[in-house]
Amino acid sequence: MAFLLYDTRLKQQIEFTPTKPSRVSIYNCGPTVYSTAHIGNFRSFLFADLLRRYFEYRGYQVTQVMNITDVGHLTEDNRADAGGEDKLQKTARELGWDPFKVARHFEDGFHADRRALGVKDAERYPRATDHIPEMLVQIQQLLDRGHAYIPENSGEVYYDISSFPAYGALSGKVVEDLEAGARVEVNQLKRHPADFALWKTDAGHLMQWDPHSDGTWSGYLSSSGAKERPALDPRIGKGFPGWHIECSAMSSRYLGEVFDIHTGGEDNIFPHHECEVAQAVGATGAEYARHWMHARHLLVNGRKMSKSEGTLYTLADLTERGYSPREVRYLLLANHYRQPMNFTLEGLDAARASIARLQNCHDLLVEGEPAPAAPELIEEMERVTAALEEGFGAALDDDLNASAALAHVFDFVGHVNRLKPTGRAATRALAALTACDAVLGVLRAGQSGVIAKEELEAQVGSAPAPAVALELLAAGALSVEDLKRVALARHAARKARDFAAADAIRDGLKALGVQFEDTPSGVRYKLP
RNA sequence: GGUGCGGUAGCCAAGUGGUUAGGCAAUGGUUUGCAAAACCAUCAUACACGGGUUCGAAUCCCGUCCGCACCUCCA
Repeated sequence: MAFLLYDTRLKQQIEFTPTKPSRVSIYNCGPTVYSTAHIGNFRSFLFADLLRRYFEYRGYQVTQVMNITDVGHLTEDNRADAGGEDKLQKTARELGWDPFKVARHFEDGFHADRRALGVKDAERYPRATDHIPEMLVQIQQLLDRGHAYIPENSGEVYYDISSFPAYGALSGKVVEDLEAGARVEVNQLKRHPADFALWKTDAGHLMQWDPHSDGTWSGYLSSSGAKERPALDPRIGKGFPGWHIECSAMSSRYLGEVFDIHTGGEDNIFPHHECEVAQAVGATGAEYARHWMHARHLLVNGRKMSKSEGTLYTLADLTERGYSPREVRYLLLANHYRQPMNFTLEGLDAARASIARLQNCHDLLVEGEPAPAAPELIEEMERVTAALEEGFGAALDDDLNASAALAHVFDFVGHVNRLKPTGRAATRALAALTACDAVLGVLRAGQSGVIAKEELEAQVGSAPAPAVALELLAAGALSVEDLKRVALARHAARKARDFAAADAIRDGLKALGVQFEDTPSGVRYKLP
């Protein structure tokens, strides 16, 4: 089954064919580490994670690179506009920190949140500040090939968009229209208002590199592995890279001049990705990213996220409200990445209930009776399981239709709950569900179990008194042994029809987040 | 102003010409000492509004209203 993806550039779904069989190379636009990432950022990163996991599900070997932007994000003209300083520098000033400290701090925070959300590790997370030489090399290539110019005595380098007729092809923008829309003061150094900076100078900037010093180039290896340092135009001054050059330089470095898929948020389409294409194709003549995929922004409470309305949630904001990262993951993942999604706290509540239904089905399969299933049950489960595998895969093949994929999973869950498979049928069903969760990443193992009725019956004579069980609960942390003693105490109380004591024990467990369910085969516990 | 995307039952959300998407919530029932989980049933002949095309429209066309995005830092 082929993967149909919506390509931003072609504005249509196309059938994906990898450059190399069974291998796929992906570049994701990553975070600018000047503040804590919010759920809007994470929608985009979860989309990238879904794409990665989908390819792995389909048996591809994935090479994924996500950049960490830690320098160079500023507005159009930082000298004319007081609010237009580098975002890193602005935070550094506000916190009284070194900008590199700011970058590492928020980069660490990004990775912590990302892991909490179950976003798998990419192969690389290159930082812009670690790749200044690569950027300078590409800037020099652009100068050599007539795509860039250095305004007299400026030390700066600008991209000459008139030299690249395809500029605008990705985003569908027309250069003449851009000029009319420009609101900011036109930088007099530029030949055309829409030309953009590759290298900037600013004496006030705290992060600067001298292109001609040995320090800047220490440790640099060219793509051929040589230590050679290319001849650089001496007019390029001490400064810092422009906003877009890092991505074209780093993607080429780690994925090659041509790679399969480039992703980002929809706001990246223009100007960021448009400029990347101009840079990469201008520098090498190669095609660059073969496909572009962009996630739509999310809304909160039906409106654009807003700091003043308190809807610019970070993951920490939500965990403080009692929501778990996997609930956030589920909600952000359960919508089609290319549809606008509306994020609400009510949605998180619904996500919690949905996950519980999936988790419960999963756990019941894990705990399933070993008794062999009847042939007709095996046959029926085989049919249902095959339908899941077929439907789930087909939904994802269709431009990562996660909502449709989930519908197939829930159909399957309904069948499993009705059929109650055991033995081989259960094993087969569990394997299929687990395979789906390799993509979804919302289930957990080992958080539930059954204390068998036989075991409780056998030891009921030596059961602790209810008060002893309550003491154990009051002490907090419970081992599995503790849990068994508590279950035994409650079992004895129930048997003696002392339901008040039994319920007190259950309430005490609930306070610790542990749930007890009485089933015909014994006590089922669910850990928090 | 230009360009693009979207508005689907109480909520979230698939579906792009003809057969119940799915989840959550709510209500009733089965089960349970009571719960929980699960199952059954109802809410649901829903598709922003007004026209049009068609044997047939949530789906195509025209218009209107609303939301979002890019054009300007943003995932």
